[in-house]
Amino acid sequence: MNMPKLGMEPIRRAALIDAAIAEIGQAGSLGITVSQIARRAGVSSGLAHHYFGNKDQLLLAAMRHVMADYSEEVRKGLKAAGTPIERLNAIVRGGFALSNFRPDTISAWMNFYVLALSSDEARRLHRIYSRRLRSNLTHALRPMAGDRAPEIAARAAALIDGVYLNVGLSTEVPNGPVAADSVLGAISAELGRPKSGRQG
Amino acid sequence: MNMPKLGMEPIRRAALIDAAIAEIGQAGSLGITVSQIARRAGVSSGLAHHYFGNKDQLLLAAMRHVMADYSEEVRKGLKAAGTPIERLNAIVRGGFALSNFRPDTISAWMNFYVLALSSDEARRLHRIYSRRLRSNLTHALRPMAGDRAPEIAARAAALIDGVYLNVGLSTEVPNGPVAADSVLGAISAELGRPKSGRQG
DNA sequence: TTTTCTTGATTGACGAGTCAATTAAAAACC
DNA sequence: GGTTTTTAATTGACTCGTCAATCAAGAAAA
Repeated sequence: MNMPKLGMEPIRRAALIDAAIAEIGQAGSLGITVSQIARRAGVSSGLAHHYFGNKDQLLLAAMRHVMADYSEEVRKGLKAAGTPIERLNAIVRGGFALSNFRPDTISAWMNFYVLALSSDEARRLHRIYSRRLRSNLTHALRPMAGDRAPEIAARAAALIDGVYLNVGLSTEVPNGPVAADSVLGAISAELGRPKSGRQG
Repeated sequence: MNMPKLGMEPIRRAALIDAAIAEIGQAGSLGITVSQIARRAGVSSGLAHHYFGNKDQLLLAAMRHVMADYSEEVRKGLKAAGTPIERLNAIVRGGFALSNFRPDTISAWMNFYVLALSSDEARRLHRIYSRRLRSNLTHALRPMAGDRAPEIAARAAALIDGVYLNVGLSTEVPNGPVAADSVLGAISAELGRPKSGRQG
């Protein structure tokens, strides 16, 4: 039944993190048990503790993973972007890319937001995400918006979070491109007339 | 020590609801105990169960109360509003009025959003809030935005939620008027040039 | 034989909800 | 006006389940 192969640690860690995200998404809260997560990952609860120490660490690892996926998506898009407008598109569309825009992932994000209210480490992680998003947006907007870039970037960041929230709470199937267009439309309105919304 | 007066029910209910909101705000999560809430309200845990049946009902009552406060604030502003622009101002500023914009209240809102992911009744309540906000905004925007009113209203609603989120997670002292101006600024940008942001 | 991986039983704490008992106001009765 | 009964308010101890975390032990690789 049990087959101890070597080098299982990274595999188990990844499986447990994925399972945690899925469980949070399904339950809609962090009030899930380590045993549930472990069962979904196909291991015992003891093993989860063995690798992560405690429940909080496992949850935080899941949060880091979700953030890493998001960052990766944005970085990928940014690398291929030349003009400021393309950079803007990359940032917004990256956030609404399929991988970060499934119901499970959105629910996980929402729960992590709230976790940041009570956990220092979660707050730290959220800060990193929040700062980077704003910084990316500000840079991309600078050539078009000048001094107004930080202000518009802050608003755009809030709008992204808000759209996330609404999609997470809606029963409709999430549609990333539509959501991204909505945000991009709002930004282009702030910039004055010049339309920037193109579909890629 | 104990002094059974008659007609205590409404007083106790209100005290327990206030205590629940304060505890949620302080803990930053719904993982608080009925005993904690009861203690803060100055009664025993048994009494909380006596009046509310169970923890969920108490939490939902707190959610309803928070929503009622918000609705009241908006209704008050709307009553005094004549022009569409005044209506818009009232809706946005009402949401960011002092009573709904204290750290405790914001935390409670955030937790209730997430609760709506797992509780049918909470989802129902959130829906009501969400629909009303969008409907109010759409009506106010109709004369200025015509067909685009629903679209702009949806975006504005998402932005309001996003700003709430950011303020809730920030360590800075919440500043309602500034937040409201930010949202109103974004709306007026969507409407084209005509500036609408006035301070009241 | 040492290390890595793994389990499942166990422990210990904690918390929601119940319940019997107590107090005092109010109402009913004489 | 006084006595009895009912009803509202209130407590805190108790039950019962749950769950995070620990631990001893086993099974396979190295």
